[in-house]
Parts: sequence; C-alpha cells; structure tokens
Amino acid sequence: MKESVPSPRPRGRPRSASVRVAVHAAARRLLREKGYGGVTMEGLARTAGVGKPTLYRWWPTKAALYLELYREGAPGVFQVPDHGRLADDLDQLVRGVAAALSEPLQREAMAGMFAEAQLHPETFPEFQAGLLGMRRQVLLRILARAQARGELPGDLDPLLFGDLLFGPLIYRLLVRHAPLDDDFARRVVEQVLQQSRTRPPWRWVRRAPTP
Amino acid sequence: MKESVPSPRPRGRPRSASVRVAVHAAARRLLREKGYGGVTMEGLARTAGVGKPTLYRWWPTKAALYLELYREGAPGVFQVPDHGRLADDLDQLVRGVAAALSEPLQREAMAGMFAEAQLHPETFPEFQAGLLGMRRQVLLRILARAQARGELPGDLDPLLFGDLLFGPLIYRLLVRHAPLDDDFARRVVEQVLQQSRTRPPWRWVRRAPTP
Amino acid sequence: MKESVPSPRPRGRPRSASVRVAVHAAARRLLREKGYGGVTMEGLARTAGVGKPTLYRWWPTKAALYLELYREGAPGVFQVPDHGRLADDLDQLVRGVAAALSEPLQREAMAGMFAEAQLHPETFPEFQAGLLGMRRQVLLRILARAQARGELPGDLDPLLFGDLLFGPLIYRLLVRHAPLDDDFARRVVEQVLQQSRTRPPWRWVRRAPTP
Amino acid sequence: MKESVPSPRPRGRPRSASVRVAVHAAARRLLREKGYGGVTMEGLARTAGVGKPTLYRWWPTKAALYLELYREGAPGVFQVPDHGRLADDLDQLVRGVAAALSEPLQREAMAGMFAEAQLHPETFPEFQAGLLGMRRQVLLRILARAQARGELPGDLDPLLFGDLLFGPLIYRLLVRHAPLDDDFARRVVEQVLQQSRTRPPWRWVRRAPTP
DNA sequence: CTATAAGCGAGACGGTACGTCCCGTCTTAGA
DNA sequence: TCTAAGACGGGACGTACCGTCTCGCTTATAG
Repeated sequence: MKESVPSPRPRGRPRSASVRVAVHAAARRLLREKGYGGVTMEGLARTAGVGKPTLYRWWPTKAALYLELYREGAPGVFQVPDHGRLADDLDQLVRGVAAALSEPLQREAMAGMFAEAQLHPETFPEFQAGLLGMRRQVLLRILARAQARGELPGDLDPLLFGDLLFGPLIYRLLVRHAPLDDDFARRVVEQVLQQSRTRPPWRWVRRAPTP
Repeated sequence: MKESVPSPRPRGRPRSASVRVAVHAAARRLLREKGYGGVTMEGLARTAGVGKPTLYRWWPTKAALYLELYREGAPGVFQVPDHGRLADDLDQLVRGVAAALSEPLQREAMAGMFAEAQLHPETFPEFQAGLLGMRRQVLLRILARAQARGELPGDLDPLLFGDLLFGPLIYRLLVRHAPLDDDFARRVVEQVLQQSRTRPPWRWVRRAPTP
Repeated sequence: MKESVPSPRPRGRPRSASVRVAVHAAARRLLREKGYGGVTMEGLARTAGVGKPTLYRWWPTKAALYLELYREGAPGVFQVPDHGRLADDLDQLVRGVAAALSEPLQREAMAGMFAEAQLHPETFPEFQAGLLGMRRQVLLRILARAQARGELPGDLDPLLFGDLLFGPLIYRLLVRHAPLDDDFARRVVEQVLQQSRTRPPWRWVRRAPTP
Repeated sequence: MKESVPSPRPRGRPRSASVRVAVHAAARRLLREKGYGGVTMEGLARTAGVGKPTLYRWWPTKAALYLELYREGAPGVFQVPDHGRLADDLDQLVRGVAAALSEPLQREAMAGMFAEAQLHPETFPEFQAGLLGMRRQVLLRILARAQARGELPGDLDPLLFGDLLFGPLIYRLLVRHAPLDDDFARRVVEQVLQQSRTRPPWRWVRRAPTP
C-alpha cells in the first residue's frame, strides 16, 4: 500500500531515539525483576530516566509498550509460511509461537497482556487487533491454501480450528503446570491434523440448529 | 478431619452471617456494573456497608472472594460424573464448565481470576489449587476409570489430554471472538475423543528426549 | 450559639493529633526555607512524613493551612479591645497587627495568602472571610462604640476608614521598601485619628451621585 | 549611558513585529478569560500562535509581559504633573492611578503582578523597579517641588506619605470590598492633604528612638 | 548573488507538582 | 471478640506546565 502524498513532513524537534532504547531496556529489566504486574508507568519512567509525559506520549498504556516489545522480539511469528503442505505450515506457525513463548520474558509479557486485556477493557481492542488478529490472519491464509490444495474440506470452521490449535498453548501459558516447549507444540499440531484426516464421522461445520 | 474436642467454644461476638450475604451481593452487583477490573476492596466495603478490616479478615483478596462466589455458583462442576462411558463423563464435565461460563457474571469472574493470577503471583496458588486443581482431579478420576475399562490406553498423558480439552474453552473465554456455548463444548469433546480412537500413529505419551 | 444536639458522636478512628503537629512544623520549616511560593503540597507531605491524601483531607489548600497557622500565631488580633477611648482601641488593634507581621514567618505567610487569593480565585472567599472579614468585624465594633461615645461623627464611612488604616500596613507588607514596625503602625493610627478630629471641611460619607 | 558607536548594525533576521502584536493580543484575551493566575506561558504561546522559545526570548516571565502591557496601557501615570499646587499634582497622580485600575484588565494585571512578586521572588525586583519605583520617583518630584514652594514642611517623611497615599488604593485593589473609583481616590488625597495642613501636633518625621 | 546569521513555528524532552484513587493497616466505640 | 467507621502512610495514576533543546524554514544584511 503505497502512500501517494509525499509524507506530511514532520515538524518540530524529531523524536529522540534514545528514549525508545532506554524505555525498552527499562521495560525488559523491570519485567524480569518484578513481573508484568509489578511494572508501573511511574517505575518505567524512573528506571529509564525519562519524564512521565514522554512515556505517555508514545505508549499510552503499559500494554502498548509490551505489545511493541513482543512483536519486535518475535517478528517471524507474523509471517505466513508456505511449504506447500499444511502440516509443515502449521508446524512452523505453532512451533514458532511456542519458541517465542519459551523465552521467559516474552512469556511473562504475553501472559501479562492477556491478563491486562481482561482487567482493563480499554486495552482489549489493541491487544486483539495487534496480536491475536494478526495471528488469525496468518492461520486463515494457511488454511485457505490447504483447502485450495484439497488438504482440508471446504466447510471447515476456521474459528474452531484456531481454538483447538492455540487454545492448549495459551492454557499452558497461563496455567503453567507443564512446559510450553517445542515438543508440546508439535504434539498439539499432530493432534489437530490427525483429526482432520479421519474426517467422518466428524462434523467440522457448525451444526444447524436442530428444531 | 473431625474435631474430637467438644469444640473450643469461641468467645466474643460470633461472626455475623449478614456480612457474608451483603458482601456477596455487593460483589455480584459491582462485577456486573464495573467488570472484574473495576471492582476494588474499597468499593466492595462501601457497597456492602461493611468495614474494610472485616472484609480483609474473611477474604484477604478480591480473588478469594470471587473464587468462593464462583464455586458456589457452579457446584456441579466439581463432582465426578460416572456414566460408565468416557464420552458421557467428559461430555458432562466439559459441557458443565461451558454452561457455568455461559452465565455472564461467572464468565467475567473466571476471566478476572485468570487475569489476576497472572498479575499478582501471590494469588496464583489459591487460584490454581482451588479451581484448576479441583477440575484436574475430576478429570484424572474420569480418565483413570476409562483406562480401567479399557477405553483409553494406559500410557496416555493426562496433562496433554486436559490441555486439549480445556485449552480451547479458556481461549474462547479470554479472547471472546466466538460464543462459548454448549455446541462448542460438545464439538471440542468430540474432537479430542475422536483423536483417542484413531490412535496409531499418534503418540500420547511424552516422548523420551532423543539423544 | 449553643449546639443543642448532643453532638454527632464521631465514629471511626479519631483524627491523629500528631499529623497536625507534624504538618504545622513542616509548614513553618518550609516557609522559612523556601518562602510561601516555594512550598508545595507534595513537599509538605514529604517533609511532615504524612500521606498526601491525609494532607488534603484536612487542608484542601496551601492557603487553608497557612491561614490556620496565622490565626494560631496571632490570636489576640481578633479580639475586640475596649479601653473606652478610640485612640487606645485603634492603637491596640493596628499595633497588634503590625506586631504579628513583624515576625518574619507570619509576614511571609500573610503576604503569600494575599498573593494566592489573587491568583487562585477559589481561595479568595476563605481568605476574605477567615482573615479580612474578622478584622473588619473588630474594627466595626470599635468604631460603633466610639460613635456611641461621640468620638466619631455618625455619618462616618467605616469602609474608607478601614482602608486608610490597614491599607498602608498591607502596602508595606507587600512592597517591603521600609520596615513594618510598631512605630510605623503608631504613626498611621495617629494620622487617621488626626483626620477625624479636624472634621470640616472633610466629607466622611460617600457622596451622593451628582445628577 | 549613551552608545557612542553608531550602532552595531544587527545581523540576521530582524525581530518580527507581528509576534509582539499577537502575544499582546493573546495576553489580553487570556487575562480576560482566565484571570492572571490562569494564564500560562504555554497557553500564551498556543493562543498567539508563537513558539515557546520566541516567547521566552522576549518576555522571560509572565510578569514581564504584563508589566509591559500595563505600562503601555497607562502611560500618563508615569509623567510628572506640575500644576504649581500640591493638591492638584497629587490629584492628578492618584486619580490617574485609580483611573488606570478602573479598567478591569489593568486591575487584574496589576493585582496579578503584585501577587506574583510575592510568590516568585525572582520577579520582585523588576516589578519593584519597573512599576513601584517609577511611581515613587514621580511622587518624590511632586513632594520636592511642594517643599520648595513651602507647601510642605522640610522634614516630611516621603516614604510614609507615599504609603498613606497609595496603600489604601492597593488595599482596595487586592481586597475588592468596595469600588476603586475616582471618588475614592479623591477622598484619599483629600484626607492625606488635610493631615499635612493641620500639622501640630503631628509628627511627620520618624521619631528619634527615645532613650 | 550568495553566504551567514538570527528569528521563528513546532514540538520533543526531563522534570515537578498537581489532586485523586486505592491499597492494606491501624485505632477507635459500640454491639 | 467481632463489627462499622474511618484515619493513616504509602504509592501509582494520568495531566498540566515549566523552561530548555533541537529541528527546518524564513528573512534579512554582508560580503
């Protein structure tokens, strides 16, 4: 999507790069030391040596900051794989997510953002759009290609498929009773795929309301 | 654990029953009006017409209060069904959870507790023990009976099984992109059971680390 | 004015006396160190070792705090003297004000309150009522008695009289070009009284609007 | 101190006249809308459409700006009248001040400057020198001429005389309990003059400390 | 006719204080 | 001894201005 207007020519003093760096560093450090819930905008500003208004100018919310941090740390997750085979595509996607979440800081950030989206509804939309939505887009592309290749039935419910795929990961992320590692991710993918192969008598489509 | 001494005969003014009622009512009302994140201990005390120390004495945490409320509202979920058939037992368990979560207040409470457990690590253990742990106990009993009946292989990984079963529900609870209704619960159960029937080449057990 | 209801019987934890003491001490110290304009609610709370909400609970405004302090430090000023002679009464009143204002802290507080009442109109009414108004009441009583004794004409304009009496003091207070001492106060009183003795052709009353 | 070099011939872009105009207009408008205390440098810059550094370059202080505005709006007050008679000279001076202060904007500006000089000691000197000092100079010239003509005793204390003259005006300005109008000014002048005519037993000079 | 320099708008920046909200603890008096 | 009330120290919230800075553009004189 090309911007046809030559760009609005920014006026005034340009944004300082060092602020970004310092705040990111502080965010990482505080996340490590106090956990997501223990991080405050006040503390971020203090640790980063930055004025509070400056902080609020660029990241109106703690969630916005950690969202940026997460996406920066796991860029590959949002690219659409295309190996020509559904199993390989899903494998890359889901194991990629698991790999990102195996980094303790990313884990904490992701869990924190999930939590914050529940407690502060105003942060929900951005979280939804900026993280979950992108992931869903990727999944939809993969599924559409697989359907075009005949690997999946045309009446598959992608929403359900996505929940079966990501639900277990998020559950482990939040419940922490067992490691969220590559092996786990692989087995979840296998399980869901297994399902799609043995189709009958399975019903992928939403059932019509029985009268 | 039975108390053999005739009872220590508590001295002083006995605990007021009306406090419990008033606080529960206030908790429900505030949850409806402001959402879990908007409820404060301060507000609860004010709304219930109860002193703050009294509140803290019985419910040291917002989470403790809503945990009590949740369990009171969905008692059936923690009973172990026994229909003599795995499919029926799981159906009852999972659809029971979905039914409880279809009540908006229970939904909000559960999502809020999940969130709080992430942000305030000190509340995590109680949440884990009092809610997730009990559910897991129920599931384990069901699975053990099914294995005894030969409905499930003996080397099944119950942790993975639980994640596949409850993960999608919790995911929908938190992400809210589609209804968490009875139909959804039924399809998740069917999916996971389907999987266990078409066992090979599936590996249910945790793989040994390949050297 | 007696309160007939037996008093509302205060409930809850009673107000801490130590807070009052600590805040007063901090107020005096900061006034000395930084001047009225340099005192902040933040700094007061910090210096007194008191929470900000506590501070705001009792003194919604810096001005309210220093008003209390001033009145406590100069109680005699608000009592009505009665020597049976106008000159003596005025002498006591005006020289009392000057004496209070000769204490550097009281000076600074009074000047600051005058200033704040100009810049923050919401503090003006309390300043007016709590300080200037009381002084005016005292003056009016003195003048009324003097008129009853025949020392002053009945058509005297007490507002003008008051301005002539206190204006020079306040002017010196704010302009600081010369000491606001007892001698100055005495001479101002003499001057104004001198005037009232040599009445014609002076007009004390407000002139009727000439048509 | 005359500059003997013909003038250093300033280089670079000359000072924009429109800035001065715009800022003055903004100052007047904001003073009317929010009062002196509600005017901020930030708001001035925004309203005038002027950069903050530009504002600070020419008026380092809010007080400096309004001082300029006041002097521009009441030029006559700083000229020395010479009617050959003390009463007429004082009349012109004091009634001129009152006339200037009867304009609501000038009133507000003057009261604000008085206040600011108290709260921000760094602005006091300029206020003192640029406003009060000039007025005192004028008064001193008037008094000196009157003494030369024999209208006043040679040992008169001009400081006291000035306080008696201007004090009541400033008091009314700040306390606002009654109109600061021409009639009031005239009566104050009359009162002070009356005093000087009936000299004995009055003592104008500062009394020697009685041993 | 170009180079230089200051004026200028915009606005980012570190900072301080604002006044409010809630936390969890405490101290009362009354039940 | 429990209760309602509420004061308390503390700390974070998000906002408003402060006064300084860094930009790129404009407008003039000087060379």
